[in-house]
Amino acid sequence: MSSDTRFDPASADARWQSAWDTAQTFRADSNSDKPKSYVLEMFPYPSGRIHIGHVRNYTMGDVLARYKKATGHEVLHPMGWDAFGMPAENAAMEKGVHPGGWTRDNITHMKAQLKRLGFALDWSRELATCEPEYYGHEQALFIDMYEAGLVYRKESEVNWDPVDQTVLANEQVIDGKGWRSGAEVEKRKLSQWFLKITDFAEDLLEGLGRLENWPDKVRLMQENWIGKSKGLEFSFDLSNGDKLPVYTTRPDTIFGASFVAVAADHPLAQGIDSDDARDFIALCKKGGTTAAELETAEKLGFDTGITAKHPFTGADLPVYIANFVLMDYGTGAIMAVPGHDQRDLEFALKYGLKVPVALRPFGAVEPSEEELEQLGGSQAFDENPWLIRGEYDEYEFFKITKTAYTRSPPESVVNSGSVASALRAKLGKSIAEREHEYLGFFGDAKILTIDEAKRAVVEKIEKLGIGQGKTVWRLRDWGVSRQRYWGTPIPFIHCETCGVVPAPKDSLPITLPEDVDFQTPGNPLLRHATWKHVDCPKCGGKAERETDTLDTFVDSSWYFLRFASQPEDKPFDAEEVAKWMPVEQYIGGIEHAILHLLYARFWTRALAHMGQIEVKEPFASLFTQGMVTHETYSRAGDGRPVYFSPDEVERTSDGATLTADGEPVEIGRVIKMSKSKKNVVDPDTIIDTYGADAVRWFMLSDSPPERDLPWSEAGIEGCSRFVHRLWRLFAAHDAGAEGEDKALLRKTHQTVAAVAEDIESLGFNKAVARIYELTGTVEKAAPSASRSAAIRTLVQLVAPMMPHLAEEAWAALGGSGMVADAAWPEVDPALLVEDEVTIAVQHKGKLRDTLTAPKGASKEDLEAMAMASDKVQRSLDGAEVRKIIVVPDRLVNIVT
RNA sequence: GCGGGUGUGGCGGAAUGGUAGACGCCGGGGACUUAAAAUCCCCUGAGCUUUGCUCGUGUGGGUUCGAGUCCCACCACCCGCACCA
Repeated sequence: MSSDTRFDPASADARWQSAWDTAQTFRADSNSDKPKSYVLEMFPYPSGRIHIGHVRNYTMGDVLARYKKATGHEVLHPMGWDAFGMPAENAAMEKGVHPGGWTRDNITHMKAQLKRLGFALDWSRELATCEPEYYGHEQALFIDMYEAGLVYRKESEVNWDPVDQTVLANEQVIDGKGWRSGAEVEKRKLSQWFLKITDFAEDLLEGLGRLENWPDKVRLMQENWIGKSKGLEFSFDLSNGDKLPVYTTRPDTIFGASFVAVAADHPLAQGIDSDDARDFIALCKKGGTTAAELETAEKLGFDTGITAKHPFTGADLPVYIANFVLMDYGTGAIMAVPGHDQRDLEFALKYGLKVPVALRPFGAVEPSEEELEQLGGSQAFDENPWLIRGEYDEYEFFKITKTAYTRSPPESVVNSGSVASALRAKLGKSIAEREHEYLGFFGDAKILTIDEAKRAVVEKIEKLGIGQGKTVWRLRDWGVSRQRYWGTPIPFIHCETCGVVPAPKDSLPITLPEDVDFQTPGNPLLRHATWKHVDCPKCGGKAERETDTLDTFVDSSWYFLRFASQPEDKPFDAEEVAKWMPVEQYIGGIEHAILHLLYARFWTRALAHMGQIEVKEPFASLFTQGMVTHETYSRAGDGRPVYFSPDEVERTSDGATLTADGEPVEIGRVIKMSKSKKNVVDPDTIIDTYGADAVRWFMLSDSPPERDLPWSEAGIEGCSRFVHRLWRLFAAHDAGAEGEDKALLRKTHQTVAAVAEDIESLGFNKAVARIYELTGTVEKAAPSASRSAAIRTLVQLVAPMMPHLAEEAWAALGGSGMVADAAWPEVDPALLVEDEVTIAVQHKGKLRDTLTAPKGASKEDLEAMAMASDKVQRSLDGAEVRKIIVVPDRLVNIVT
């Protein structure tokens, strides 16, 4: 190997990529008797170009896949395309192209981009969800689920854009207007398809507890999304003779109910025959749904004049229509307890309703005049003001009154912050477990915990026969209908005589018609001349196809099964699936923490429920990687700043200038790459400049993989330098060198063990640091057999990260076959331990000296060595030694 | 509002309760060169009265021989959810 040849990424990358292709190096063999490892990254949407986030995601998976292969696993590492979806239709409308052509062109381009990065993918299993070979099987699965009772149709409200003649997702409605047309969005009721994910709510929730290798954050997000809450449903007797069921999670506060409120959509509200009521309901519907609007939305109500009888006190409570009550949670009606619920309180204050207090923490006392004064006086609490003193501090006072009196609360209240945790610490009890004094409900002030009181109230209601304890879920069934062309056609037929009939399985796939145009608004399937007209499979009469297509989240809910096996005649082969599933390591962005991951978990469970597969959880381990970020460059413009892309800008040590005019630009915060801020870098350009290995190395360096990675020109330059530095080191390999360098041998073995550990725990940044360290050590070492061995080992260590460089070096160094097929270097456990250790010597807890001692030296020896140190003696300065702590092989601490 | 996370040099970040700042980037100095690029070597937390000493991991306490790490309180920032009764 000649040391004057520079490593040339452009030629090496292409050469080895084609060598892997030819040798089918990364083809997964399900019949192999090696242990199986399924490594999967979330497949991309073929938007047109790979972005740097994909590069980071797939590089991580690739390192793991290559490492697994080296450690004796049969690895399945596939890639595909989540190819249905809106952008293709948008492109069709804007550019007059066909969504299919657009998508397939994008796939071709992006596949070439991925290939340039040298990913160890089994391309023989490539799939695209927009092809009938994929979505036809999805249609079959959908029919199976229909037959298993997991699919149903229901009238449901959608956002309808009257100009584009289409249904909009919530995110596409901006300020009540369609994002594309700008037309006022209407609410329409359409009959839509739903999947019964709620049947699995309990199981999906419970399963989270066993997903130990999922980030806690994701598990929590799913838990909140599923939103299990236990409470009470009971009915009020109304003054008009009807009964009104309400739901509450705080039955213990029932004694504090002072009014009843129903949603604007509630039948009771709809049934009121008055113009004022209708006006009010219309007003409620107009309100925006964005977070900011809700934040500031005023509580509004309409008094129906109806009253509800309190089941215990017999009091007549006014019934309001209220804008803050949701129809689709619980029963759409609530008992309002302003003394213990902030929203109810705001409402009560606005409409002058009573604020009875049902409970107070045991030990509470009424505030003095002076204290009330201090808090800005009391109106709402005239009836039942109180304050907690002593060990409870101001906690409950703060809690109950924070809305009414935030103008000048005492400092202790302002600074109390996490009062709940403070209390827990003080009392050793959670809020629910604390004792409360129930005011009146149980006759004389009775002291119970919240849980006890809840149980007592539920029991009483059940005894009265007007309600029962009930669990309510936030999770809704999954609406999968999309009134769009570019998706999987829902395989059903509407027949006037037979109703809704599934398409016969042998008629699948029901393919999308190609001859469609997007110049007319609306779903092309609806107005297609022939496609939708079919004979009813049951009676043979005239019938029409369903023109809705499936939500694209359906496509991504089972693609991992199709990767594991790809029979032509069925969605998957259960035996093959059993060999590979579950996915050992799934890697993707946090943005899929809820929907995609929950739907995939549901779909897998549903298939298991139907007996089609064994596995219930699709992803054994989940890793959510951070984003790639970049600083922004801008200048003040008219109103809005003008942004410049990194390649328009010259970065200097103390600032940045625009290349075009040499004038400075402002360097902004390091944020997620986005087109609008122009802080993007194009993978193709950087691969052209630096080669795939440098780009891959950058993706793994520095930032821990779960955190954001700031892209920088200097950073990629550094990576590129290292690629060439390694090459020079590899070129300096001397096969004939002799002699042993024990220290270097040790370092080599230690590094192999550490890098393995780091890769297995996905701590790539640490593995990278280890490799730098070993590289530095080897460079400095004198020629020896050990050094040559270290160089060969280094080639293997970097092989998962810089596969092209590694292959090139492996070949040059005379390695047999390809390094991609080589086994991970063996570690000699005896070489992992040092025979000499550095001992820290502390006095008064501070480091005074370090000394070198043989490993395993006795406490007495270490103590003696420490005391013999000049530096230690100087620090001691004759003080009396009271105690000496010796931690073997680590440190000596002298206490005076 | 509820839930979660994170705070360590100029920057990205290391550190089973045991030598804080590994490794990389930036920066400084030097070597090689006619020169540049490339490469190599050295320095690089702050301060000081510089063989060395003091301070230093968001702030204030605590436990410990010893705390970035454990406990308590606080502050700041980031993320998710959100009129879910």
